[in-house]
Amino acid sequence: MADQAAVNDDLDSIVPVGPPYQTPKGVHDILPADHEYYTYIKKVIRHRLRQAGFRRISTPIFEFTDVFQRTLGETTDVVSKEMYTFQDRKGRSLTLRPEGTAGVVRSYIQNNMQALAQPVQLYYIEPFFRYDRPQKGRYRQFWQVGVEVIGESDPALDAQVIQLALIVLKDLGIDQLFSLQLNSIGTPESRKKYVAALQDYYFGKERHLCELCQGRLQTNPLRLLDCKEEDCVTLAKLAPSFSEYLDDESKEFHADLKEFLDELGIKYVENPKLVRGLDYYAKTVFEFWDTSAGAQNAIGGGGRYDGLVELMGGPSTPAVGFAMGIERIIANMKRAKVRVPHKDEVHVFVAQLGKEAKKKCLPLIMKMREHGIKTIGALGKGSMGAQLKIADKFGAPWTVIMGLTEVREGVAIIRNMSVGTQEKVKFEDVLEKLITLIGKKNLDTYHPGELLYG
RNA sequence: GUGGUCGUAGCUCAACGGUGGAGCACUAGGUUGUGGUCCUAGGGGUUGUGGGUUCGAUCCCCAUCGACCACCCCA
Repeated sequence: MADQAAVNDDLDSIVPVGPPYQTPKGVHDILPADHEYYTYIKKVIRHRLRQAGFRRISTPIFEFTDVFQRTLGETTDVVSKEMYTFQDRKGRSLTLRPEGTAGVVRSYIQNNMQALAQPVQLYYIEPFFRYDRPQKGRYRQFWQVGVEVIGESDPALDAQVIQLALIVLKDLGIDQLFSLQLNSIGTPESRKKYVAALQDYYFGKERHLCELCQGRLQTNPLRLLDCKEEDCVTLAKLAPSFSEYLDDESKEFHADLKEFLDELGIKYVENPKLVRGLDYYAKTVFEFWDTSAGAQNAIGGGGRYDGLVELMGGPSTPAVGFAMGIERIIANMKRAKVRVPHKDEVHVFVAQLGKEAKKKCLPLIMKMREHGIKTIGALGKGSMGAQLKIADKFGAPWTVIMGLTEVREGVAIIRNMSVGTQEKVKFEDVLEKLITLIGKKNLDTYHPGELLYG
């Protein structure tokens, strides 16, 4: 007894505050109810991207830190404060991926995808990790769907990528909630010139800037332009405009893109202040903004990253892509009251009393499932009342009831749970009867046999 | 990373510094082969956690964990 107490004391000393175990800050379980959203969203994405000739890729959840560090930009928020970086047992620095593009580009180079037909069109549906203060729609582990088109430079590809994002949003019933924000940030060279001009302009005016912007002047001068502090706004109004520095090629590219978007009937908002948080973007950048209630929350975004493949050691290769946050998609579907089919709901509950009935029910249940009837059987003990109660909780629209009487008569009872009526059906007709009641199109059928051998 | 709001039963929420309650949910019975409706009864809580102030703390103070909001940023 004394030993037991000692053990408990030890346990007390190692258990952290709070309940014994709970998820760390900013991460959560995806429970069955939400998985119906994930499943449906994945289904839409797979279909739409397959139609467009995209193939799915998964890269590792962690990479060498370098994959992200230099490519996303040392001074970006993501790299400077949001990465989960750790050392493995041999002291190598690894990082949980905070975004998808860098890993895909690494894979493109490592697997010699430049040898494939270009452009290479890839998509992914994967979890990502950022150490940030959580909020609704902002978590430390989150899922993104992303697409990358690598190996060709043409504004028509940018237009297609944007269109794909919109089709997916439309299929999910939430395209109307967002506005497409569009901008061109030019080539790295023209941006460099512009940044220098901006810094020039702000030189000597630092003390008029808010504290935040004083830091931005060094790290990310483009952000100075959309600060909301009054003095910063005033200064930004007189600052040199990027259009003066935008190179001709980027200008032409952007004009073509807009023409293509018009042709596709895609509406966009030209937003000269749109800047993305990662350094690898060039020319086209875009985001989908939730504009309700003055919010500027993005559900997704992307752009062109022509220099990234080369930066990562591959041949000079143009590319464009986008990513959307699945948790944010789900939140918006709920906000818009968009329901997803409840594929998990069972069709039939099988209740039985007695061993003989159970013997008859087991093969019947198997046969029902083979035919696509989602079936749960009460195979344990329990009174008829208890079993029906369970059937009710599962929300099964039909219950098959078998007792000794039915076994003797060679019948089963099929009960309509919503109305409360029931009928006796010959045992060998039960399956057919249920299929009729449920409706062929509602069956959850699975057809093996697509495999090819040899 | 900065500022703020909040944390009470499984869920949604009450309770002036003075014995922690309600609705829903759950369990059992009314109903020995019939659920969901109805009636009756019942079980449930170290008030997130750890300290402090107080005769006494769900309430006041500090710390910590978590959720959310505004920044920031983006998914």
